[in-house]
Amino acid sequence: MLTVKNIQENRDKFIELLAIKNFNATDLIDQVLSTDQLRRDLQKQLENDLAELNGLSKLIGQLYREGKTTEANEAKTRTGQLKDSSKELKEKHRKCELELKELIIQIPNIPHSTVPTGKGEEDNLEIRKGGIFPDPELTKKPHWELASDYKLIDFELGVKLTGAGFPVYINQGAKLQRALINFFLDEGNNAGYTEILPPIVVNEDSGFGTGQLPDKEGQMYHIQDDNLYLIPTAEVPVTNIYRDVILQEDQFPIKNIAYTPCFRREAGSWGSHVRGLNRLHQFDKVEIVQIRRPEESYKALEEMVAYVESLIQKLELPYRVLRLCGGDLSFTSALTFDFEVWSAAQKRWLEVSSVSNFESFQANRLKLRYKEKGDKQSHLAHTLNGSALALPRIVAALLENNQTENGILIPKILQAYTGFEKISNQ
RNA sequence: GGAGAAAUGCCGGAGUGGUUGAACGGGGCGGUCUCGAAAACCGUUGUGCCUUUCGGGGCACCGGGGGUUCGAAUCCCUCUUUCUCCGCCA
Repeated sequence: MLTVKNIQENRDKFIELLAIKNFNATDLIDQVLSTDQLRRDLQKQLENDLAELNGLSKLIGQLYREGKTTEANEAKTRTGQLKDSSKELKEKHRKCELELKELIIQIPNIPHSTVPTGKGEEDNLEIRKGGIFPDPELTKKPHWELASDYKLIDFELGVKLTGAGFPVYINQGAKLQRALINFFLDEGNNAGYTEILPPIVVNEDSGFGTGQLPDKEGQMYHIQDDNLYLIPTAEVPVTNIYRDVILQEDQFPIKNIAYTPCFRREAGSWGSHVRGLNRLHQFDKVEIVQIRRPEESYKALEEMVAYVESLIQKLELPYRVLRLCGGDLSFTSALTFDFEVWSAAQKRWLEVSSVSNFESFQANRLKLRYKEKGDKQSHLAHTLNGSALALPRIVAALLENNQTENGILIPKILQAYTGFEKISNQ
């Protein structure tokens, strides 16, 4: 969601940039501008009425005190008229504001000028590749077979307890989850992120603030009785900490890290690509969130990309970094880098992290602002976030890429966390 | 879950129908004094929107929403949250 002022000042530029997202914004933007003009006209009329009404009310009070009842009552006939007209104007104004808001929230975030054009994921730009790719002859079993061979994950048991997409992790499989979570959190702490353990159920305002609502309504689990949502990512509660907040300059930079389970309905997904750990309804993820001054946000994005890359390198996984094209960029993002790890047995890339700068898009919905010292006016801050990292596909790649004849090797850095160097059937 | 009390500015806390956007105290900021600091004293200190001849002018906001009234922080309804007591409980 953008501010009208921004849209007004940058109409042509925004239309041009939104075309990168394959979004034709001309009509919508012109509607926004005309609706805003109407809104301002209505507000002018309304405030004139209210100003007169306020003045008369003061006068009436004075007249009563002076005992001039007749004059007071005369004035009341005028206030009666004003009340009627202002009531009508207020209603029109309210409707107009609502309409304006509904128009504005249909406009996706303006993409950054470096976003490549493209239709879908096939047009994403690979900017880097790293790590050592395993010998395909030695890494043939997909992770769901390994998970079953070594009794790490029971997918059928999850179906019994809940349904498809809710796996049960067992023994070394469970320990591996816990090890990864702790590893990711420790790394984040070392990199200056403050650890947060937020609620995993949020209200409607929070869903709106980060842009999941109303756009992705159907992707979240909704608890009808209490009108609450299961979070699809820690981004939602952690970013909403700063909803309706005016930050002081000495609070920057804000860097938070949080582990949470994540819940996604993934309505409409099916097929072999979602097998095993590839796509789940419940999964674990560690998320990093930053809140920055606008002039620093792209530097922060770079820093976050480097940080996520370092995690994957420490896990010794082959990976690549993509700059998402306009067609694959989310509604809310201005610039996103995706990280994918190579899944040896499936012979495909698996997305394990998405690092984005939302610029002021979320901040505008959240009313997240900051004030410089001696500054009279507040400004919208920039929000960024990234997975660091999502567990299931990391586990899939670890299992597949590190399989040997007599067990699955645990990367060195993780051994201190797991307490074992190898997964095997003792 | 039951009974009662409360929600005011950065914080504490007044204010029960008419110059109250809000007393008073604290904190912050600026200044005087000082070599410097403290103390003291003086000044200043919310957000959003509309408008402007850029000096200003106007509107809204005292937990949220609605109502009564010429006029509401103040009265009424409703929701939410917090506190106290009782019950239950990881």
